[in-house]
Amino acid sequence: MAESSGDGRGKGRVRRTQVKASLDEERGVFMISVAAELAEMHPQTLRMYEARGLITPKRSPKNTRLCSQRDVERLRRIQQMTSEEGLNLAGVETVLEMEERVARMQAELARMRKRTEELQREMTDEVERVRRSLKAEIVPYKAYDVIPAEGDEPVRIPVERPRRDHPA
Amino acid sequence: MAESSGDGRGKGRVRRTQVKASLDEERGVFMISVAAELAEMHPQTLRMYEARGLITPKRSPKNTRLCSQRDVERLRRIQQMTSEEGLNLAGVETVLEMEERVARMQAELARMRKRTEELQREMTDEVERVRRSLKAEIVPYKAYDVIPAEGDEPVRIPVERPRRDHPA
DNA sequence: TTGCTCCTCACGTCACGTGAGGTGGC
DNA sequence: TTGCTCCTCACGTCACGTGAGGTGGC
Repeated sequence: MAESSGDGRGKGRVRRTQVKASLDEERGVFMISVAAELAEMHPQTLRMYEARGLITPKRSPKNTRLCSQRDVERLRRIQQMTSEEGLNLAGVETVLEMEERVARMQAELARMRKRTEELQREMTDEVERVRRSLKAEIVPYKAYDVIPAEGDEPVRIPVERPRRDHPA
Repeated sequence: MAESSGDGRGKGRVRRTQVKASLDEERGVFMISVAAELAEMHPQTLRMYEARGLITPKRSPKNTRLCSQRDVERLRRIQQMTSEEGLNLAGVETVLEMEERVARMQAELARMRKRTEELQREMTDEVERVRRSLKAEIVPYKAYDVIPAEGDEPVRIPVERPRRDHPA
Protein backbone atom coordinates (compact mmCIF):
# COMPACT_ATOMS: atom_id res chain seq x y z
CA MET A 1 0.00 0.00 0.00
CA ALA A 2 1.21 3.45 -0.89
CA GLU A 3 0.30 4.99 2.47
CA SER A 4 2.68 2.93 4.56
CA SER A 5 5.60 3.18 2.16
CA GLY A 6 7.85 6.21 1.98
CA ASP A 7 8.91 8.32 4.93
CA GLY A 8 7.60 6.01 7.62
CA ARG A 9 5.18 8.54 9.10
CA GLY A 10 2.57 7.19 6.73
CA LYS A 11 -0.43 6.07 8.73
CA GLY A 12 -0.60 8.90 11.25
CA ARG A 13 -0.12 11.50 8.61
CA VAL A 14 -2.82 10.12 6.38
CA ARG A 15 -5.34 10.00 9.18
CA ARG A 16 -4.59 13.54 10.24
CA THR A 17 -4.90 14.73 6.66
CA GLN A 18 -8.26 13.02 6.25
CA VAL A 19 -9.66 14.55 9.41
CA LYS A 20 -8.38 17.95 8.36
CA ALA A 21 -9.89 17.58 4.89
CA SER A 22 -13.23 16.54 6.34
CA LEU A 23 -13.24 19.49 8.71
CA ASP A 24 -12.32 21.87 5.91
CA GLU A 25 -15.12 20.60 3.71
CA GLU A 26 -17.68 21.69 6.27
CA ARG A 27 -16.04 24.97 7.08
CA GLY A 28 -17.60 28.21 5.84
CA VAL A 29 -14.89 29.81 3.71
CA PHE A 30 -16.49 31.34 0.61
CA MET A 31 -18.47 34.56 0.70
CA ILE A 32 -21.44 34.65 -1.60
CA SER A 33 -19.75 36.12 -4.69
CA VAL A 34 -17.01 33.48 -4.60
CA ALA A 35 -19.39 30.61 -3.93
CA ALA A 36 -21.64 31.78 -6.75
CA GLU A 37 -18.72 31.92 -9.15
CA LEU A 38 -17.51 28.47 -8.11
CA ALA A 39 -20.99 27.05 -8.58
CA GLU A 40 -21.48 29.06 -11.77
CA MET A 41 -24.65 30.77 -10.69
CA HIS A 42 -26.00 34.19 -9.79
CA PRO A 43 -25.40 35.31 -6.18
CA GLN A 44 -29.07 36.15 -5.93
CA THR A 45 -29.96 32.63 -6.96
CA LEU A 46 -27.84 31.36 -4.13
CA ARG A 47 -29.71 33.57 -1.66
CA MET A 48 -32.96 32.22 -3.04
CA TYR A 49 -31.82 28.63 -2.57
CA GLU A 50 -30.93 29.38 1.00
CA ALA A 51 -34.37 30.92 1.57
CA ARG A 52 -35.90 27.68 0.26
CA GLY A 53 -33.72 25.60 2.53
CA LEU A 54 -31.72 23.95 -0.23
CA ILE A 55 -28.46 25.06 1.36
CA THR A 56 -27.67 26.36 4.83
CA PRO A 57 -24.43 28.33 4.67
CA LYS A 58 -22.83 29.52 7.88
CA ARG A 59 -22.83 33.21 8.74
CA SER A 60 -20.00 35.46 9.82
CA PRO A 61 -20.42 37.63 12.95
CA LYS A 62 -21.34 40.43 10.50
CA ASN A 63 -24.11 38.25 9.04
CA THR A 64 -22.28 37.54 5.81
CA ARG A 65 -23.01 34.13 4.33
CA LEU A 66 -20.06 31.74 4.40
CA CYS A 67 -20.34 28.70 2.16
CA SER A 68 -18.35 25.53 2.69
CA GLN A 69 -16.82 23.34 0.03
CA ARG A 70 -19.69 20.95 0.61
CA ASP A 71 -22.19 23.77 0.09
CA VAL A 72 -20.54 24.56 -3.23
CA GLU A 73 -20.67 20.93 -4.30
CA ARG A 74 -24.35 20.81 -3.39
CA LEU A 75 -24.92 23.99 -5.38
CA ARG A 76 -23.22 22.45 -8.42
CA ARG A 77 -25.38 19.36 -8.06
CA ILE A 78 -28.47 21.58 -7.87
CA GLN A 79 -27.26 23.55 -10.86
CA GLN A 80 -26.89 20.32 -12.79
CA MET A 81 -30.39 19.17 -11.90
CA THR A 82 -32.07 22.46 -12.77
CA SER A 83 -30.08 23.39 -15.89
CA GLU A 84 -29.21 20.05 -17.44
CA GLU A 85 -32.07 17.87 -16.24
CA GLY A 86 -34.72 20.58 -16.09
CA LEU A 87 -35.98 19.87 -12.56
CA ASN A 88 -37.68 22.60 -10.57
CA LEU A 89 -36.72 23.22 -6.97
CA ALA A 90 -39.37 20.93 -5.51
CA GLY A 91 -37.90 18.16 -7.63
CA VAL A 92 -34.37 19.05 -6.56
CA GLU A 93 -35.41 18.82 -2.92
CA THR A 94 -37.05 15.44 -3.40
CA VAL A 95 -34.18 14.03 -5.45
CA LEU A 96 -31.52 15.19 -2.97
CA GLU A 97 -33.39 13.45 -0.18
CA MET A 98 -33.75 10.30 -2.24
CA GLU A 99 -30.07 10.35 -3.15
CA GLU A 100 -29.22 10.36 0.54
CA ARG A 101 -31.57 7.45 1.11
CA VAL A 102 -30.02 5.55 -1.79
CA ALA A 103 -26.52 6.24 -0.44
CA ARG A 104 -27.52 4.89 2.96
CA MET A 105 -29.02 1.82 1.36
CA GLN A 106 -25.91 1.22 -0.69
CA ALA A 107 -23.80 1.47 2.45
CA GLU A 108 -26.14 -0.98 4.16
CA LEU A 109 -25.90 -3.36 1.21
CA ALA A 110 -22.11 -3.16 1.25
CA ARG A 111 -22.10 -3.88 4.99
CA MET A 112 -24.35 -6.87 4.50
CA ARG A 113 -22.29 -8.26 1.64
CA LYS A 114 -19.21 -8.01 3.81
CA ARG A 115 -21.01 -9.57 6.76
CA THR A 116 -22.20 -12.44 4.59
CA GLU A 117 -18.66 -13.07 3.39
CA GLU A 118 -17.42 -13.00 6.97
CA LEU A 119 -20.14 -15.37 8.07
CA GLN A 120 -19.29 -17.77 5.30
CA ARG A 121 -15.61 -17.63 6.21
CA GLU A 122 -16.34 -18.01 9.93
CA MET A 123 -18.57 -20.95 9.22
CA THR A 124 -15.99 -22.73 7.08
CA ASP A 125 -13.29 -22.00 9.63
CA GLU A 126 -15.32 -23.12 12.60
CA VAL A 127 -16.41 -26.33 10.96
CA GLU A 128 -12.82 -26.95 9.88
CA ARG A 129 -11.57 -26.21 13.39
CA VAL A 130 -14.03 -28.61 15.00
CA ARG A 131 -13.24 -31.25 12.35
CA ARG A 132 -9.54 -30.87 13.00
CA SER A 133 -9.96 -31.27 16.73
CA LEU A 134 -12.13 -34.30 16.10
CA LYS A 135 -9.42 -35.71 13.84
CA ALA A 136 -6.68 -34.97 16.38
CA GLU A 137 -8.60 -36.94 18.98
CA ILE A 138 -9.63 -39.82 16.81
CA VAL A 139 -6.66 -40.40 14.55
CA PRO A 140 -4.27 -41.71 17.21
CA TYR A 141 -6.70 -44.48 18.07
CA LYS A 142 -7.53 -45.27 14.55
CA ALA A 143 -6.36 -48.86 14.92
CA TYR A 144 -7.93 -49.39 18.32
CA ASP A 145 -11.19 -49.39 20.11
CA VAL A 146 -10.92 -48.49 23.72
CA ILE A 147 -13.14 -49.49 26.56
CA PRO A 148 -12.50 -47.42 29.64
CA ALA A 149 -12.05 -49.33 32.87
CA GLU A 150 -13.55 -48.25 36.11
CA GLY A 151 -10.22 -47.81 37.91
CA ASP A 152 -6.75 -46.75 36.86
CA GLU A 153 -6.22 -49.58 34.44
CA PRO A 154 -7.82 -48.85 31.06
CA VAL A 155 -8.09 -51.72 28.67
CA ARG A 156 -7.12 -51.34 25.05
CA ILE A 157 -8.35 -53.61 22.32
CA PRO A 158 -6.86 -53.63 18.82
CA VAL A 159 -9.53 -53.75 16.13
CA GLU A 160 -9.71 -53.78 12.38
CA ARG A 161 -12.08 -51.47 10.65
CA PRO A 162 -12.07 -48.89 7.87
CA ARG A 163 -11.28 -45.35 8.87
CA ARG A 164 -14.11 -42.90 8.83
CA ASP A 165 -13.67 -39.34 7.60
CA HIS A 166 -10.95 -40.43 5.18
CA PRO A 167 -12.66 -42.00 2.17
CA ALA A 168 -9.85 -43.24 -0.10
CA MET B 1 -52.70 -16.84 6.85
CA ALA B 2 -56.24 -16.31 5.63
CA GLU B 3 -55.43 -17.55 2.11
CA SER B 4 -54.62 -21.10 3.12
CA SER B 5 -57.49 -21.52 5.56
CA GLY B 6 -61.00 -22.33 4.46
CA ASP B 7 -61.99 -24.70 1.71
CA GLY B 8 -58.67 -26.49 1.39
CA ARG B 9 -57.99 -25.48 -2.22
CA GLY B 10 -56.02 -22.56 -0.80
CA LYS B 11 -52.61 -22.48 -2.43
CA GLY B 12 -53.60 -23.21 -6.02
CA ARG B 13 -56.46 -20.81 -5.92
CA VAL B 14 -54.38 -18.00 -4.49
CA ARG B 15 -51.69 -18.40 -7.11
CA ARG B 16 -54.21 -18.41 -9.93
CA THR B 17 -55.88 -15.33 -8.49
CA GLN B 18 -52.55 -13.51 -8.23
CA VAL B 19 -51.55 -14.30 -11.80
CA LYS B 20 -54.97 -13.21 -13.02
CA ALA B 21 -54.77 -9.98 -11.04
CA SER B 22 -51.30 -9.28 -12.37
CA LEU B 23 -52.44 -9.84 -15.95
CA ASP B 24 -55.46 -7.60 -15.45
CA GLU B 25 -53.33 -4.84 -14.02
CA GLU B 26 -51.35 -4.63 -17.24
CA ARG B 27 -54.32 -4.90 -19.53
CA GLY B 28 -55.55 -1.84 -21.43
CA VAL B 29 -59.13 -1.42 -20.30
CA PHE B 30 -59.87 2.28 -19.80
CA MET B 31 -60.34 4.71 -22.65
CA ILE B 32 -58.94 8.14 -22.06
CA SER B 33 -62.02 9.79 -20.55
CA VAL B 34 -62.38 7.02 -17.96
CA ALA B 35 -58.69 6.88 -17.13
CA ALA B 36 -58.62 10.65 -16.74
CA GLU B 37 -61.58 10.55 -14.40
CA LEU B 38 -60.04 7.75 -12.34
CA ALA B 39 -56.77 9.65 -12.10
CA GLU B 40 -58.61 12.93 -11.51
CA MET B 41 -57.01 14.81 -14.34
CA HIS B 42 -57.83 16.37 -17.70
CA PRO B 43 -57.84 13.97 -20.67
CA GLN B 44 -55.59 16.38 -22.51
CA THR B 45 -53.09 16.23 -19.66
CA LEU B 46 -53.01 12.50 -20.03
CA ARG B 47 -52.23 12.83 -23.74
CA MET B 48 -49.45 15.24 -22.86
CA TYR B 49 -47.97 12.79 -20.37
CA GLU B 50 -48.00 10.10 -22.99
CA ALA B 51 -46.25 12.43 -25.44
CA ARG B 52 -43.54 12.98 -22.81
CA GLY B 53 -43.17 9.28 -22.24
CA LEU B 54 -44.47 9.28 -18.68
CA ILE B 55 -47.06 6.63 -19.53
CA THR B 56 -47.37 4.29 -22.48
CA PRO B 57 -50.98 3.18 -22.75
CA LYS B 58 -51.90 0.48 -25.23
CA ARG B 59 -53.88 1.35 -28.34
CA SER B 60 -56.98 -0.25 -29.78
CA PRO B 61 -57.06 -1.29 -33.47
CA LYS B 62 -58.83 2.05 -34.04
CA ASN B 63 -55.92 3.89 -32.40
CA THR B 64 -57.83 4.71 -29.23
CA ARG B 65 -55.65 4.82 -26.10
CA LEU B 66 -56.34 2.03 -23.63
CA CYS B 67 -54.97 2.55 -20.15
CA SER B 68 -54.33 -0.28 -17.72
CA GLN B 69 -54.94 -0.26 -13.98
CA ARG B 70 -51.19 0.17 -13.59
CA ASP B 71 -51.24 3.18 -15.93
CA VAL B 72 -53.95 4.74 -13.79
CA GLU B 73 -51.95 4.13 -10.62
CA ARG B 74 -48.93 5.70 -12.22
CA LEU B 75 -51.06 8.67 -13.26
CA ARG B 76 -52.29 9.11 -9.70
CA ARG B 77 -48.71 8.97 -8.45
CA ILE B 78 -47.74 11.61 -11.01
CA GLN B 79 -50.72 13.70 -10.03
CA GLN B 80 -49.62 13.51 -6.42
CA MET B 81 -46.08 14.59 -7.26
CA THR B 82 -47.13 17.50 -9.45
CA SER B 83 -50.09 18.79 -7.42
CA GLU B 84 -49.14 18.01 -3.85
CA GLU B 85 -45.37 18.08 -4.00
CA GLY B 86 -45.02 20.67 -6.74
CA LEU B 87 -42.62 18.74 -8.97
CA ASN B 88 -42.43 19.49 -12.68
CA LEU B 89 -42.44 16.67 -15.20
CA ALA B 90 -38.64 16.38 -15.38
CA GLY B 91 -38.67 15.85 -11.63
CA VAL B 92 -41.47 13.31 -11.89
CA GLU B 93 -39.49 11.37 -14.45
CA THR B 94 -36.36 11.35 -12.30
CA VAL B 95 -38.21 10.45 -9.11
CA LEU B 96 -40.14 7.60 -10.75
CA GLU B 97 -36.84 6.12 -11.95
CA MET B 98 -35.29 6.53 -8.52
CA GLU B 99 -38.30 4.93 -6.85
CA GLU B 100 -37.80 1.88 -9.03
CA ARG B 101 -34.14 1.77 -8.08
CA VAL B 102 -35.00 2.07 -4.39
CA ALA B 103 -37.58 -0.70 -4.70
CA ARG B 104 -34.98 -2.98 -6.30
CA MET B 105 -32.50 -2.15 -3.57
CA GLN B 106 -35.04 -2.87 -0.87
CA ALA B 107 -35.78 -6.23 -2.45
CA GLU B 108 -32.04 -6.94 -2.58
CA LEU B 109 -31.67 -5.94 1.08
CA ALA B 110 -34.54 -8.20 2.08
CA ARG B 111 -32.96 -11.07 0.16
CA MET B 112 -29.64 -10.51 1.88
CA ARG B 113 -31.17 -10.28 5.34
CA LYS B 114 -32.89 -13.57 4.72
CA ARG B 115 -29.70 -15.13 3.34
CA THR B 116 -27.73 -13.94 6.37
CA GLU B 117 -30.26 -15.49 8.70
CA GLU B 118 -30.07 -18.73 6.75
CA LEU B 119 -26.30 -18.69 6.84
CA GLN B 120 -26.30 -18.13 10.56
CA ARG B 121 -28.71 -20.97 11.08
CA GLU B 122 -26.76 -23.26 8.74
CA MET B 123 -23.56 -22.40 10.51
CA THR B 124 -24.93 -23.11 13.97
CA ASP B 125 -26.46 -26.35 12.74
CA GLU B 126 -23.31 -27.54 10.99
CA VAL B 127 -21.06 -26.76 13.95
CA GLU B 128 -23.55 -28.45 16.24
CA ARG B 129 -23.68 -31.46 13.94
CA VAL B 130 -19.89 -31.81 13.88
CA ARG B 131 -19.70 -31.25 17.66
CA ARG B 132 -22.24 -33.95 18.21
CA SER B 133 -20.31 -36.44 16.10
CA LEU B 134 -17.12 -35.45 17.91
CA LYS B 135 -18.85 -35.95 21.25
CA ALA B 136 -20.06 -39.37 20.24
CA GLU B 137 -16.45 -40.35 19.59
CA ILE B 138 -14.66 -38.78 22.54
CA VAL B 139 -17.10 -39.10 25.40
CA PRO B 140 -15.71 -42.50 26.36
CA TYR B 141 -12.28 -40.88 26.91
CA LYS B 142 -13.53 -38.01 28.95
CA ALA B 143 -11.31 -38.73 31.91
CA TYR B 144 -8.06 -38.86 29.96
CA ASP B 145 -5.70 -36.76 27.92
CA VAL B 146 -3.87 -38.70 25.31
CA ILE B 147 -0.45 -38.12 23.90
CA PRO B 148 0.02 -40.15 20.78
CA ALA B 149 3.27 -42.14 20.61
CA GLU B 150 5.31 -42.51 17.46
CA GLY B 151 5.05 -46.24 17.17
CA ASP B 152 2.50 -48.86 18.08
CA GLU B 153 2.56 -48.10 21.77
CA PRO B 154 0.30 -45.18 22.65
CA VAL B 155 0.66 -43.70 26.11
CA ARG B 156 -2.37 -42.83 28.16
CA ILE B 157 -2.29 -40.45 31.06
CA PRO B 158 -5.12 -40.15 33.57
CA VAL B 159 -5.89 -36.50 34.34
CA GLU B 160 -8.24 -34.58 36.51
CA ARG B 161 -10.15 -31.73 34.95
CA PRO B 162 -13.71 -30.62 34.39
CA ARG B 163 -15.44 -32.06 31.40
CA ARG B 164 -15.77 -29.92 28.33
CA ASP B 165 -19.08 -29.61 26.49
CA HIS B 166 -20.98 -30.68 29.57
CA PRO B 167 -21.26 -27.64 31.82
CA ALA B 168 -22.90 -28.65 35.15
C1' DT C 1 -77.07 13.99 -34.30
C1' DT C 2 -74.62 13.10 -30.01
C1' DG C 3 -70.58 12.00 -27.71
C1' DC C 4 -66.64 10.06 -27.86
C1' DT C 5 -61.91 9.72 -30.16
C1' DC C 6 -57.82 11.74 -32.56
C1' DC C 7 -54.80 15.83 -33.35
C1' DT C 8 -52.62 20.87 -33.10
C1' DC C 9 -52.51 25.51 -31.52
C1' DA C 10 -52.82 29.07 -28.16
C1' DC C 11 -53.38 31.23 -23.91
C1' DG C 12 -53.28 31.87 -18.63
C1' DT C 13 -50.76 30.91 -14.64
C1' DC C 14 -47.08 30.04 -11.88
C1' DA C 15 -42.15 29.08 -10.63
C1' DC C 16 -37.73 30.59 -11.14
C1' DG C 17 -33.92 33.34 -12.26
C1' DT C 18 -32.11 37.72 -12.31
C1' DG C 19 -31.84 42.67 -12.36
C1' DA C 20 -32.78 47.00 -9.92
C1' DG C 21 -32.82 49.76 -5.97
C1' DG C 22 -31.79 51.05 -1.34
C1' DT C 23 -28.87 49.99 3.06
C1' DG C 24 -24.69 49.33 5.75
C1' DG C 25 -19.83 48.21 7.09
C1' DC C 26 -14.77 47.35 5.76
C1' DT D 1 -15.34 56.41 -3.04
C1' DT D 2 -15.37 51.58 -4.54
C1' DG D 3 -16.99 47.13 -4.05
C1' DC D 4 -18.70 44.08 -1.42
C1' DT D 5 -22.65 42.66 1.79
C1' DC D 6 -27.58 42.61 3.27
C1' DC D 7 -32.54 42.93 1.92
C1' DT D 8 -37.15 43.41 -1.03
C1' DC D 9 -39.62 44.06 -5.20
C1' DA D 10 -40.56 43.38 -9.94
C1' DC D 11 -40.24 41.65 -14.40
C1' DG D 12 -39.13 38.26 -18.32
C1' DT D 13 -39.18 33.58 -19.54
C1' DC D 14 -40.51 29.11 -19.65
C1' DA D 15 -43.16 24.85 -18.37
C1' DC D 16 -47.47 23.09 -17.76
C1' DG D 17 -52.27 22.61 -17.77
C1' DT D 18 -56.28 23.24 -20.23
C1' DG D 19 -59.51 25.05 -23.51
C1' DA D 20 -60.73 25.67 -28.37
C1' DG D 21 -61.17 24.10 -32.89
C1' DG D 22 -61.30 20.83 -36.55
C1' DT D 23 -61.44 15.59 -37.89
C1' DG D 24 -63.31 10.92 -37.97
C1' DG D 25 -65.74 6.56 -36.66
C1' DC D 26 -69.35 4.09 -33.77
